[in-house]
Amino acid sequence: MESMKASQIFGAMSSPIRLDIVRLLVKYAPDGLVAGEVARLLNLPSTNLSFHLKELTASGLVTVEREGRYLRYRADIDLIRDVIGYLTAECCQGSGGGACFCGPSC
Amino acid sequence: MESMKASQIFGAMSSPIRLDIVRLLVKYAPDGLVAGEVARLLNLPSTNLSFHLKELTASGLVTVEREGRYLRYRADIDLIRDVIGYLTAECCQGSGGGACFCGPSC
DNA sequence: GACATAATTCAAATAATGTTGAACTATTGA
DNA sequence: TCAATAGTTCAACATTATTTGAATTATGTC
Repeated sequence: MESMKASQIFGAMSSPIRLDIVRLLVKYAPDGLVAGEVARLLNLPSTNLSFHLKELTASGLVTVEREGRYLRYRADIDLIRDVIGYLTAECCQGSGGGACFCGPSC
Repeated sequence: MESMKASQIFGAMSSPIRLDIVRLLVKYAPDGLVAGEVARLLNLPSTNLSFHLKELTASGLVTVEREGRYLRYRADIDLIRDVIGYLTAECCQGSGGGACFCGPSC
């Protein structure tokens, strides 16, 4: 994971709408949801949803697969784990094997 | 943690420069660094660093405290933990007590 | 093939973000 | 008080992101 990629992933979650989409797809992992279900559950216009789903798939945070006439979207759980690791790995200069993000505070 | 706040925090990390700053402050937690040290370590013009530090403090991800003529910046480790929790809490509809983000994959 | 449904792409308007140099404020020390 | 240092704020500009409705592509059904 490098800085550019990681910031793109965080950018993907920097709009409330996209963050809601990601959280919904995390919730429905590992099966995911088709676009129409996302639109209905979040009450979004399909054209705007499409725009945000494209942003999310471009970042890699979400994958897409055709299922007949539907498109199924899934959160990439491993990538989310990776980017969290990128953010927290060097905490307190790596002392205690990442203790800062396992203990109660830093 | 609500959607607006969480997306603001992710937005704070959506630029490569700001993500580098946050990672640096996570690395130097809990003491943090003064602005000049950040500027030197990341090789940034002070005026641009100021802009990004302001974004980061506005999101709450970073705190600031005056120390004589210096300003010391620190990463808010607890807030980072909170926002990660917000993202991952409902994974797989909460089955297995968040197992998806503790096991090898989802 | 014709039609309905699912979803995207396009274009245009609007809004938000990032960068830079110059000017400014706060603090320390002679 | 004066000069030096640390850091911010301002204004201008350039770039990028967001939203919307209309048009388009893809698939399944009759």
